[in-house]
Amino acid sequence: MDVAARAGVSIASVSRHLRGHNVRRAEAIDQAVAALAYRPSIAARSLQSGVTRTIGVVVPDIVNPYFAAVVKGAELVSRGAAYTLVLCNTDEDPRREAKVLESLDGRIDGLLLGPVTEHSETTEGLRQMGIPIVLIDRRVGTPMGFDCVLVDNHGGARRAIEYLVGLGHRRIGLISGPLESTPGRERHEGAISALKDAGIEQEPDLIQIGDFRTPGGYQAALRLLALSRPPTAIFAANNMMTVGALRAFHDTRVRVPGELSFVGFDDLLLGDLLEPGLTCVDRPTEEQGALAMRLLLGSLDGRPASEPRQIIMETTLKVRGSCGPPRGSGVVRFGDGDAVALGRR
Amino acid sequence: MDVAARAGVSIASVSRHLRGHNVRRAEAIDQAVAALAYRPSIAARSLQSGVTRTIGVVVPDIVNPYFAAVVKGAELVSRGAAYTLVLCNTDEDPRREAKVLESLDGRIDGLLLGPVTEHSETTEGLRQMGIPIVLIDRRVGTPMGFDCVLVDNHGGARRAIEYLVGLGHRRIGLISGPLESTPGRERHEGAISALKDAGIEQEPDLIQIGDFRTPGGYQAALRLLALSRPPTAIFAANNMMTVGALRAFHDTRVRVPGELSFVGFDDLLLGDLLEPGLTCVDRPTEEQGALAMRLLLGSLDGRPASEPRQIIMETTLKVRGSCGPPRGSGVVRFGDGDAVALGRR
DNA sequence: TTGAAAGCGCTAACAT
DNA sequence: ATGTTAGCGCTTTCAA
Repeated sequence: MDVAARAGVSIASVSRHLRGHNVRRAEAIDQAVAALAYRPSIAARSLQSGVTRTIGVVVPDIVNPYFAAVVKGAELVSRGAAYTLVLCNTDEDPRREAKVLESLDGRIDGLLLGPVTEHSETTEGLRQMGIPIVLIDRRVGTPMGFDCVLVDNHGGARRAIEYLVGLGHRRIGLISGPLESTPGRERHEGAISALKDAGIEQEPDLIQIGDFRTPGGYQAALRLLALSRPPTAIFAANNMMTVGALRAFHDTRVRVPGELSFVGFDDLLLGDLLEPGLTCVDRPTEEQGALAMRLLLGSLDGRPASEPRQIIMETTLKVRGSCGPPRGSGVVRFGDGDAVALGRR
Repeated sequence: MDVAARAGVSIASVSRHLRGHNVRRAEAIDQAVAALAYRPSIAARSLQSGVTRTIGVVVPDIVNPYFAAVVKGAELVSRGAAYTLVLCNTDEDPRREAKVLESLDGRIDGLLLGPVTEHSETTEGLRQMGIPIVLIDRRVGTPMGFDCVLVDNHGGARRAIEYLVGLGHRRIGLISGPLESTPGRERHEGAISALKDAGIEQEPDLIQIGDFRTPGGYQAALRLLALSRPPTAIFAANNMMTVGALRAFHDTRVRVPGELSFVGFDDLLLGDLLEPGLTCVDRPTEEQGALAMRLLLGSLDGRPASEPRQIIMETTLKVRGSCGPPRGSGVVRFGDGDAVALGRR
């Protein structure tokens, strides 16, 4: 270590000074450090200490504004703590996820993960990493296996369906996400159970399983619209599929909410500026990421929690203009929000 | 190294086998590796080799869909190469940027950077990192200092203004970005020069400098609309400020394009679904990230290029419905796109 | 091909 | 408070 020589001390003293211990020739060391633009080697430090002061953040889709917001929230919280964040994208692909996690193994001290599926294959791998892990948005493995921050998917989807039913809809098309994923499954189940409670027997044709991506949502919406008896309302289980569905409505010139009502899960950046405004199930985003990071930092710097914590955040139904009574229901809309029943003819 | 003992060979042989050299007891080693779930230590390897096989990706705003797309493009390209990506966010804040770069120093072999400002203070710091660097979207330091991937900001802004002028606008409000940033400055200059070429002397009131963020765009639009003689058209220099401006139009109930025409720089996820559709200067996004990453990987794995390369990608004006002739210009719109001159009264 | 051994840069225990 | 030294886990000479 050249710095030591230049400051006229041993390398141990330099190390000590840099770590904050009291040292006699502190100034000389500082000078030498400055003169030589010395930077401690992360690798050597990490090899010696066994820690990396790095946190992995792995999400299924970085272009999805929801995950972008989650990442931002997490990042904001991590600012204070002296950790570097490593962000990775799995593209909603389980194999990608496996690869990414493998490449991260050994590089990170903690992991914030939005798992692609609930399949438990990964679970063992996750445990083997031997580091604190907080799951975001999606569970994995057995219930309560890891800390996780979720939202009330079931309740959110239920509320959306109940709202549509309340408006008079009976034929409600579902654009669900992959049933192997937590939000896909829970939102689907929430919707189905709300339908059942309303005494509606859901036709299989009205159920479309998408992939949480925009093209999938587009195709699913098209299939729904092409039915011999198309739905009077559609619920899409996430934001990207909502974009696809809206685009399908646009391309097929379906009037919303005149001919078709629509509710999405997750708000969009311009959801309020669309005409009509997007009615959707809204949920905290940055807050979810922030909370997850706080949990992780807790297990990282303090002692790990005795048992996995599970946090479920609430959703709210944000009513804007994309829903109305079903066409031909004998209920007609006047103006922008008032619905007046005229009675059946 | 336990693996060596279990396979009955020396640690050197294990290392050799893992690195692909020919070894006699290869199978035994493989077995031992599998049995012990052995993973080479990144830190030790990095300490020994001096490389990290990690690439830093630093962007000013990860929630900005433009940068999200750039990151995605870069990530896609990096898949094949055995590099881990470290993504960091600087929040359009020069101090944050300095911190982030410092924390990355020593951890990465290459850097993809979207600089916050053009100030050259950072330039020296960047050089001192001693690693290949590719700049995205923004320059820094002296021209041609680093490899960079840009778009034709000047030309894009110019085309937007020319389009508005062609429609008959003379009072065009500008919502520009920070003039210290490359896109902020270049787009501003492009707009101003187009105005000048059209023989329009731009009033200072009609120039609002924003910060590339949504709230800034909102405020700027409000100020423009509050002018005693408000503009008949507005050009916003990026996507986030466009969102803010659109929201301002919505809140103040300004009819677009009836009372006000609007062009943005950068498309938005729902730009085509807005009513009217967003007319904007569009540019490649994922491609920019992909190209930048290819450049970086080139200097990383191959020999670095002899001199900095500068790639400037083209923009296109995407005409949708948010522009029309100025109100009171004696030009009236019929239907959805036809403009018919009636002559002045 | 193989094993022994040096050393990457740092920290921590030990001795002073 | 300070210097000496061992060793973190790996790769890579150097001999054999």
